[in-house]
Amino acid sequence: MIAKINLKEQGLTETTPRLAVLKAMEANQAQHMSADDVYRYLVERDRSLPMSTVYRVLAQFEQAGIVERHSFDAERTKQVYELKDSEHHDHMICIKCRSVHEFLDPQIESRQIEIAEKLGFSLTDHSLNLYGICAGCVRKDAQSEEIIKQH
Amino acid sequence: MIAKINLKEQGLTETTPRLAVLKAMEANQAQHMSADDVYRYLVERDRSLPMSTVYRVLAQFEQAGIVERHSFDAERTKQVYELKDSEHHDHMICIKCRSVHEFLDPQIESRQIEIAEKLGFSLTDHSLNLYGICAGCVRKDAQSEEIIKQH
DNA sequence: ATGGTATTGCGACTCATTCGCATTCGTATT
DNA sequence: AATACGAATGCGAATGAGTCGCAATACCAT
Repeated sequence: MIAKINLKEQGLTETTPRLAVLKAMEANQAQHMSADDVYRYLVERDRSLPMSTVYRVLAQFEQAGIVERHSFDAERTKQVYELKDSEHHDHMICIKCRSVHEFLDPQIESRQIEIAEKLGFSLTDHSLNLYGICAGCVRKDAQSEEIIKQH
Repeated sequence: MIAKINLKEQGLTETTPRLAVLKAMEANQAQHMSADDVYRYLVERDRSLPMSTVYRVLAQFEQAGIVERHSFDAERTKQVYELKDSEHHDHMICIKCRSVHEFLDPQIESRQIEIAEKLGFSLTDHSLNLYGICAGCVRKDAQSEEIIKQH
């Protein structure tokens, strides 16, 4: 669970569009939302904002440290946003169903720091994405093969 | 060094555009090239190809496993290509000078596999990018701070 | 309530990348 | 060497995510 976010505390004045986007993000904490997802979510609820404002507000949120921006899709490059919860994590993306699982591995985290140090890099950020087929889809795949065999 | 690539062996007929792009990539092995880099490289050498063909050929190469596509730039989303050498590696990108350093860490690699297994994922791919300031730029930064202090 | 600044709405724009389609090229076959 | 046919290319137009300029509007301190 994420602590209730207060825009003013983050240095942002409370405006209708910002509150609307924040609400959209809070209502979809489980998902990583694209600007378009936010847009459509708001349209459906008669809180419609122009796309440009959605983008702008998301950028403001990112600056303010309220959301984090990622780009999972290996092919087409689309940005998605998620509310920044306290702890950092990496992502594992199912290339079949597009689901995203989060994980954190202390060992990998510390190795990254070691590697950066060894190369004289001053690390500011990193992104680790694992792509594959999730347990659910693997099962489905196995089933369909089963069915094919039976025929 | 990368073994000489033979298009036919990769299942691609040898056409002028494909050979030109391949040559461009081979001449710039040290760098990760965008489609535009390839385009400009060829224009400069009177082997000019339309952008659409550059893109198409790079996509064909990717399919054939000749090149690998990445997207480093955290902000603007631009794709770059590199000839696929035998061993996989990850990337460390300097956010100041945009230089890219490659590295491989067996420990991280194996942890990734373990994590995937634990979560029931069938891993097909991964991308790990570290962002930071490279040794050279750190030095430069330190110097300019030095100068500011002196004034 | 008012004023001045920060923010928004709108539409036009950018820029990487893709697509459709007529033309041309590569190659296997005569 | 000429032919034939599918594969690949050149061209320009289209796409689509994301950005920008600017006039209109909304915040908020007074």
